[in-house]
Amino acid sequence: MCCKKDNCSPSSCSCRGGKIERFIEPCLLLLLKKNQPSHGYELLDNLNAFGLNNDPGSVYRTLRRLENEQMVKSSWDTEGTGPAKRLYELSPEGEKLLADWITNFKNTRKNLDKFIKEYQDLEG
Amino acid sequence: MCCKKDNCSPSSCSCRGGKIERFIEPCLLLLLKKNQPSHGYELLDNLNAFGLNNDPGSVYRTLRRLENEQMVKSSWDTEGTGPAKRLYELSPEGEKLLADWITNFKNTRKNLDKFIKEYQDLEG
DNA sequence: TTAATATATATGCATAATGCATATATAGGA
DNA sequence: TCCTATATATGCATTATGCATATATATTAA
Repeated sequence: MCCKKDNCSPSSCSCRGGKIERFIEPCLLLLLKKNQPSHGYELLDNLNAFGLNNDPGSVYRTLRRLENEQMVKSSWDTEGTGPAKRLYELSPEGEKLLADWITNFKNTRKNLDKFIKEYQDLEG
Repeated sequence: MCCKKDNCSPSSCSCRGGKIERFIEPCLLLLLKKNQPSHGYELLDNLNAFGLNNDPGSVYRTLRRLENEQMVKSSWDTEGTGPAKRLYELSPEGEKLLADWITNFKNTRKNLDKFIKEYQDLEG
């Protein structure tokens, strides 16, 4: 479900519905857990799989915030071709944070199931 | 999972994780579908079942916005005891909006399942 | 050689959502 | 008369989001 800019008002557009707050955070954490170390530009590509926009700004800002909160740590990779990459890896706190997200997601899924079921019971 | 104000920073607190954006909107729509007409104060009570905060401000503001968007319509009930109630009912557009939320929720649930599974596959 | 493109990181800005506090008014009960 | 419950509403600070833009490096095509 996608958003044509014209007929999409932020208040009623169904394309906005169902999104999970700050979803980019657990996605980045999981991607790092799967493949460490990694850098922003690479992570950006892999975020597509989670249905997130291709927004470099959000990725880099979130990674910097997570580092500020000691959930990840970074180092510069000046080797290889092209501009330098900032390599990220998970900290133990970051692992814990991801685990908390999973716990919350299981709960969210339960609530979604309940919500959908209540609706379907009405519709018959 | 809940929020003790002291140790809860908005950026890392796990109690914030897993919430669905603008979730109050479909909750109000579903509550109205189940019981029409209804008013803000009554809806406020019933929102507890969906795990939402007891925040009158959010409820009244959301209802006014939904009316502005023609998703619900209201009328004053000056009968009975106490202050007047603003009674809300769903419009056809509101019914449609709720149906769209449900569609999106089914998709969200699928994505959540996938995310959780990917995590668990890593953990073994 | 120069121009365009891909890679890589970063900031700025406007809008919207959220949580919390507060204001206002009506009616019933102690 | 004062407190409480009912009922609606606004104000404010912080945060999230999407989009645009800036900057720099290296490769490729003209």
